[in-house]
Amino acid sequence: MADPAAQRTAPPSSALTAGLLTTGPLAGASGVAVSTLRFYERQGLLAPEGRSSGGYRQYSPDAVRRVRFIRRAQELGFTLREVREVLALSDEPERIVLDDVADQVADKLAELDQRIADLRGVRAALALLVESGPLHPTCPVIDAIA
Amino acid sequence: MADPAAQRTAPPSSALTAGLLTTGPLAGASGVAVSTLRFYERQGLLAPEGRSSGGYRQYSPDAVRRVRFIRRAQELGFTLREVREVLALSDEPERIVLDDVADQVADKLAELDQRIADLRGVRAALALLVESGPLHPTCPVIDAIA
DNA sequence: CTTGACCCTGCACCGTGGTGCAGGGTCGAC
DNA sequence: GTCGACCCTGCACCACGGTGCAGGGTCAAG
Repeated sequence: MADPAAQRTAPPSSALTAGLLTTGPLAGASGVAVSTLRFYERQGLLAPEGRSSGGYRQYSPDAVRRVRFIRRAQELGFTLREVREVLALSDEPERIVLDDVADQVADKLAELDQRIADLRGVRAALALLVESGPLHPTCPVIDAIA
Repeated sequence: MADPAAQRTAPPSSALTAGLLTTGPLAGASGVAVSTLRFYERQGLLAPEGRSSGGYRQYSPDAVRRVRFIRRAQELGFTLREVREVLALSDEPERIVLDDVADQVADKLAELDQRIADLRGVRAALALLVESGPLHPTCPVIDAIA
């Protein structure tokens, strides 16, 4: 699979020493495993700028922000599929059909409102449980969730 | 596997016609698939009251509430493992060691606060996006999540 | 030009939360 | 006693979000 006949005689300013990152450094800087970066690539979430002559992935430093964004969005409850869609839009802003997006965003907004309200309900029940102390006869948590 | 020698000569008020439910009706009433009920049983979330002489699962009508509770808790972001723990406590309230529970609940409370705050941040960004209309130069959603 | 750290591909595997199917038994109505 | 609807078990499979490994190639320092 390798190509040892590549321009190894070229300038020593190897692509690997430029401002670009290979998988290891990117993984370290963004807090994920190397295998996860490759997984994200397979999922269409993250692509290297290019490859070195030997096939090493080369990422721009911006990739660190991108990976962190992915993780953050996941923590907030978005699926990788959703993250991919958002990133695709941000990658090609000229293709955004704004009315479509606005509709989708409005839906997501309603969904978020619902989730926030639900969580607040649970939160209130938990708080009540803590404050009311031991041996509270019924379980407000169960009631709140149900 | 069956036991045809069971008390088939017993009263015709078959257990299946009593106030109990078999899988199908329970699934219908609680909005999940029969296979999901069996899955929940394997996971220790839901057990039938007993079995008919022919091996049919028999659930009390309360099981409907229990299954709905499971689904609701999942929607709110709890894992089945967490749901199982809560249900186990509510099933045997006498075994609750309240100080332990209070600690766990306090942790969960902090977690919920964080999630609520995060979601509100995203919500605000989305709202800004919708209000600011098309062609907003930068993407507040990306910024808010990142 | 060798060495050791790093990277490549492909494939198998994991936990979570289910879903579907084959092959067979049970139920009550008729 | 026979029928169709329903239920049983066990096992395989699915999507999601990764993780780990074998077998091999690349990199730059020395």
